[in-house]
Amino acid sequence: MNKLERMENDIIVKDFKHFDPVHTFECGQCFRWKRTGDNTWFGVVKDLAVNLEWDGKNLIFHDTREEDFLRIWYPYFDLDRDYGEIKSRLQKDDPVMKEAIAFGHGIRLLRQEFQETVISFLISQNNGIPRIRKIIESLAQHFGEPINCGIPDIKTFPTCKRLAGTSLDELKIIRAGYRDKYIQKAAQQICSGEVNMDILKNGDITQSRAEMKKLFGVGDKVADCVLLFSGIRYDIFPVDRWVRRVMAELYLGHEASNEEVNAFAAEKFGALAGFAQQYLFYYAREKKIGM
DNA sequence: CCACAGGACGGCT
DNA sequence: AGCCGTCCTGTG
Repeated sequence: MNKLERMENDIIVKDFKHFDPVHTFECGQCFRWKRTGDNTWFGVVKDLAVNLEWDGKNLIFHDTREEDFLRIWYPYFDLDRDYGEIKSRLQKDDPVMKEAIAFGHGIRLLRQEFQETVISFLISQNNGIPRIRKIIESLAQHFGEPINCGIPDIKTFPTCKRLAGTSLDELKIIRAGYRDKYIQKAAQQICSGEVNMDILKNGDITQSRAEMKKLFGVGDKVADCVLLFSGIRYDIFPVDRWVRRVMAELYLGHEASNEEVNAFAAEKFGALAGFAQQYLFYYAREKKIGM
């Protein structure tokens, strides 16, 4: 575990390795972090909002109580995982991965709230990141609960209970388009307990995916993103256009189906497939590989 | 006007 | 099992 230090109302993670907010917040896993300055970021997680400061070495959580740090931020930032170990295993005998890791060395997989991740990635389909962020912000503004953090109009991500009781007509306001019926129905399904969390965690990948795909609007891609980005399982390799491109160009040497890419990743990266996917995805997108 | 964006559904073969 | 038209909205 990293060294923690308290400074007045702040909590500082000292000499924090394997982290860079640019990498972690812009690798496509989350949508609610906003850069507020050269070294500062603002984010909302569960019922908390925080101003973060990153000086290149230390991560400062401003105005944060220790109990909130332990309850929310410690798990969220995946602080008890040894990324050094993961990186060295992934890049052993793999020059491609070595370069991708050097490029996105500050990526960590955030452990995000399950319901929020489902709704967020339903919204993500057929959409670019700026619009996803806009819709999610609107969703929070209209249906979330206010957070008492000194800044006006900061809202929680709405619960599925709230969304389940929202009419399609009301949902139109967020301009999610045809996805609003997915949001409503999936929220209702989650509330009625249709998804067995034990299968998501402990089934094999196929069972786990099938369980996710009970939710209306969830296909392979969204299923995999939710499983990985809410910290349910890490042996999962979400495949989208970018990942297909980077795998074709850097590993396979030919265009491949999603199934082929998944099979290759499972064989090559195994239990660490999710981490591999994030390094490769970020590398591919920032370097515009295959474009 | 059209193509397409970090997909999925539903109906068809 | 695989293919394909369709779906909202915004941007180029």
